Amino acid sequence: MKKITIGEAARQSGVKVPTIRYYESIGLLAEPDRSEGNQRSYQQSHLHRLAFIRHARELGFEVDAIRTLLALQDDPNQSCASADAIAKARLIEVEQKIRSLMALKAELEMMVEGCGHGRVGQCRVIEVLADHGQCMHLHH
Amino acid sequence: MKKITIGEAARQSGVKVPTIRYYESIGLLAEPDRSEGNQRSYQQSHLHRLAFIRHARELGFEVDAIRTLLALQDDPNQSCASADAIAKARLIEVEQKIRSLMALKAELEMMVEGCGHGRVGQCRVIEVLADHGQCMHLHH
DNA sequence: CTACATCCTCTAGTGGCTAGAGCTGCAAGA
DNA sequence: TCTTGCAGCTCTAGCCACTAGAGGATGTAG
Repeated sequence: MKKITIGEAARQSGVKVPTIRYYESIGLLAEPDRSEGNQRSYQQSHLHRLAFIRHARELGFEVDAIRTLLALQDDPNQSCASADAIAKARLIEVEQKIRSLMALKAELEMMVEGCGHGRVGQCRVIEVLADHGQCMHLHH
Repeated sequence: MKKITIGEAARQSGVKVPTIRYYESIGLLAEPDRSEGNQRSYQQSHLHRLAFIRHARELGFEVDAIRTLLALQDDPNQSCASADAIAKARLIEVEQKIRSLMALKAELEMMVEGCGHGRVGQCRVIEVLADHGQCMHLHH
């Protein structure tokens, strides 16, 4: 079992070196053993953890949610109701965000299409920004 | 012309009092006159500015972009090419974000649907998080 | 043995606010 | 006129999830 340096862990997990140290500092990743020269030496389990964390972050889960999810993973006999609730909450967030971005997209498209590429005085982009009444009130 | 306090400006613009002061501190909103007692006293032009800024922030423009847009607004004879470019860049960002969130949504839905509401050991939510290979590779 | 990549800790910065402490100003009611 | 109490003021620090950089130690290949 050869030792895994932090750089190697970063390469294998896709999480950057300073980010790994950051995760350790906030208690998301367990402290690894150290070499004689005080360098971190990871084990396979750390790599699994890092993969889990990375995937969860990519899905937009907050660090606190990930902490809970990790705790759940460590105890397979627990009910998965909490995990389910966290994922559902995140799903609702994502759905809301999508709706809101679609509205933004529509508004931005109108601005861009309306731009006659002339002077700012007639520019629809500036105009719409200046006067909210001209936009569609879809969300804000 | 009665004086507009910062609180009144906040009420009329929908931008919170500390946020207005913050915008002043970063040079996004011009410093208003002060009363004898050193209190900010705004004019109509400040309210227009605030409305513009607020709308632009709601559309997700960054403060630096807004700075540029405001400068353009102040000079109606300039070409609106920059405004157009900023809006287009933002539109592309929004479109990418939407695509990415749709992929997340799909993945989250699979996780949530697969959850049998039993023990964590069989929970699809935890399982998928732990093993990225199980998800759809749509984006990350 | 030397060069050089990688590692270490520590502090500070990012963006766009938000919260709080501890003060002063001001208008309305008693 | 006095008091009450909200509103304003400045300044510092905190939020999230990192990221950047200084300044030094370690580890490895030639």
